[in-house]
Amino acid sequence: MASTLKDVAILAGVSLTTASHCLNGKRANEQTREKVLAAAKKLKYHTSTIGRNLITNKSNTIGMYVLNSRNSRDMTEEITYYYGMMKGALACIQEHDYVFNFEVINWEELEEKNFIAKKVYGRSIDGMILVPQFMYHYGFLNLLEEEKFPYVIIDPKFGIKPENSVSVENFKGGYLASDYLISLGHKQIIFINGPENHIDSSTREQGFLTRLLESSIQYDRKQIIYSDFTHEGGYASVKKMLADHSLHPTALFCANDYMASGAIAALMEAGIRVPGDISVIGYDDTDIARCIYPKLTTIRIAVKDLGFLAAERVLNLIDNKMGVSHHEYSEILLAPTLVIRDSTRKL
Amino acid sequence: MASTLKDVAILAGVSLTTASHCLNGKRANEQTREKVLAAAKKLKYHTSTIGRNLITNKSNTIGMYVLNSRNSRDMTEEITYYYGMMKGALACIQEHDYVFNFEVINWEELEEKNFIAKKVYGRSIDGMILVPQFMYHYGFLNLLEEEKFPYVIIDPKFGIKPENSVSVENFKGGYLASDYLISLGHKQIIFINGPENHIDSSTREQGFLTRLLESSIQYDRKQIIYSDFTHEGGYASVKKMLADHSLHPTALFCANDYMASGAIAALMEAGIRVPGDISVIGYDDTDIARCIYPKLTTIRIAVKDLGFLAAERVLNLIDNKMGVSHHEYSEILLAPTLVIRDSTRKL
DNA sequence: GAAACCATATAAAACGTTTTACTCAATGCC
DNA sequence: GGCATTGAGTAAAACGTTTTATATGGTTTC
Repeated sequence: MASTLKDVAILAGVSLTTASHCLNGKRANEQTREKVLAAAKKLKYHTSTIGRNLITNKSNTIGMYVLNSRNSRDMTEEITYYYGMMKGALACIQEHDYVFNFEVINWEELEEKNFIAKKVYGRSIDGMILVPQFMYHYGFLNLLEEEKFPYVIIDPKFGIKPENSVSVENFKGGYLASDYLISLGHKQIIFINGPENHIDSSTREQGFLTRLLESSIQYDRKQIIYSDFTHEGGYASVKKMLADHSLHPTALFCANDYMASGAIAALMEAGIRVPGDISVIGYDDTDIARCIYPKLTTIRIAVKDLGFLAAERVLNLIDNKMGVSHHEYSEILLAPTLVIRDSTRKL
Repeated sequence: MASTLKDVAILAGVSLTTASHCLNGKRANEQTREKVLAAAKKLKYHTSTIGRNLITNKSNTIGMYVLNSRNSRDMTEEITYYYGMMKGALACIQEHDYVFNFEVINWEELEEKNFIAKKVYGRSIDGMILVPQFMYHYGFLNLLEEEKFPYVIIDPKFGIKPENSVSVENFKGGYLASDYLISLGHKQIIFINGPENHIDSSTREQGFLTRLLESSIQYDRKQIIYSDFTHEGGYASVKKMLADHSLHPTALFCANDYMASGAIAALMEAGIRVPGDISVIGYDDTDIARCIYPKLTTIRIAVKDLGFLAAERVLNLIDNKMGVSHHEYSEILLAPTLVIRDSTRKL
């Protein structure tokens, strides 16, 4: 049976209050403090988080929730991306002596199970980081706003207040990719994108197209192939592309590294050399990019920073709510960077 | 301000006790129940987990802790493996309406910060799943045993009680790999293993060697190259191997997929065809295996099942401790399986 | 018609902390 | 020496639940 503060107080021969003060570094005589500390050690006393949480009305816990869709099959593709983000958030949270509650949950269950309401009203977390994947409705935002609950959503969608948004400039990522390909002399570029309703797909596409327009490069809608962010999807897209003899691409831009790996596999199978015949550029800079041959040129997203900054922002929001300190907010927008490796070459 | 049970009771015009009973499906008149439920809905009442936890002396939370080493650099290689395990555990935990506390922590901090003691005595979790990576000392096990704290450790190490162990038959994995290579006619096999003190390395090695011995294949210690589970490590190992002209391998067994991907890159660079000249087999069946070209033959570990079973076991241990029910235990040992793809061929 | 039982409802205790308000003695100041 | 100030300590209230023991009124049983 774990010992309580009362046990410590009795053993040390002081009151509960004094014991509490000594352990929390509040006012106390040096002698009594030692007595109390000795007693605590002897009894292996550790503060009950539950008891403390109740009285302080804080759980010292941050929740991070990745929002899946039940319909979308279990994509291992999400792994690298979200694990990195999680580790970033975790690092920040541990630094601040908070506890981490990580979960992956379906949109459907989110509503059925009243997930958000339970977390908010159940007082089991002090703030939350939301990581949506698809552009569903954000009904739960009303609840969070109404309750002034500290939250951050990793999504640059219009309508989210800057203080609650931490995200990546997907526009810039798309822009960077096409800029680099154009600088290498490519004009015939196929864009293998993610699903049309995916959160990141459309903005990457806009950035990509904008840069093409700037160089007055003709671009046909059918040069964009919508896929599903998987290796197999990338593979199939290239097969489809090769079957269409009206297309003569010299470069491929894939909206993530998994699809790029699939694309490369399909090209190799068809005897097309990368980057000899066709250059390929990926997106995300996950492990895949380093591990395939040739090593993939890609757009890096600092997912770990993304997670870290999101956690930091949530902690700030909590501080502000508690009146501990006052932080000013602006929107956090991470710029992606170009990582040049071996899968692209000058025309 | 979130409403409390008291608010609900007042609005419904009943006592605190009655309100509690109604909400928890205990004895109650149907009319009063409706009144209470209506009041709860109107006030958006949700039970305070903290209040409940305090009185029930349960947190309904399971912790899962991946044990890193500060000395080992931040290996992204851990990602796929542990994220999968985590998702398995999470699935089981959510099914049972528990909360999930996931953290990655260094051995060093584990001791410095009294991590385990805080979790145990702080009563913030009801049970824990430990995922060590290296064979350090398991000093904390004493504490867990002494306090009869429900835990599971994902490690088949000798000395851990069967009820607390969930793990993979690494011996069998190594055995399977060499068995398959031998069946293809290979005799000259280089084994690129993980670090010597890594938890999984030595058992895989034993399995691998055992099978060779069964076929009376001569094996020299220098045919084992110890590396670090990274892509770069695998790459460097092959460079080293190629520099040693006394070696004439026809096959390579790599202790994980990352090293296999590095090995393949080095072979390709040297103009050696895979599997034409040298067959390569990996381990883990992570995303990498499917994404590289040629697709990697590998040993699959059902990491998700591993996590799920570990969580299930912890929940059982908690049940038993609480006297809710009685489960019998035996050691859980998952068998790895061989996944044949395109990186191996008959000699 | 008393005794026993039941369904329903409640008051009060309990969980382990922190914090507020208060006491008491010692010190410093004029 | 009187008065304010400080330091060290404590009792009691508070947080939001669940649970135990008890009360009330109504119904059944003999």
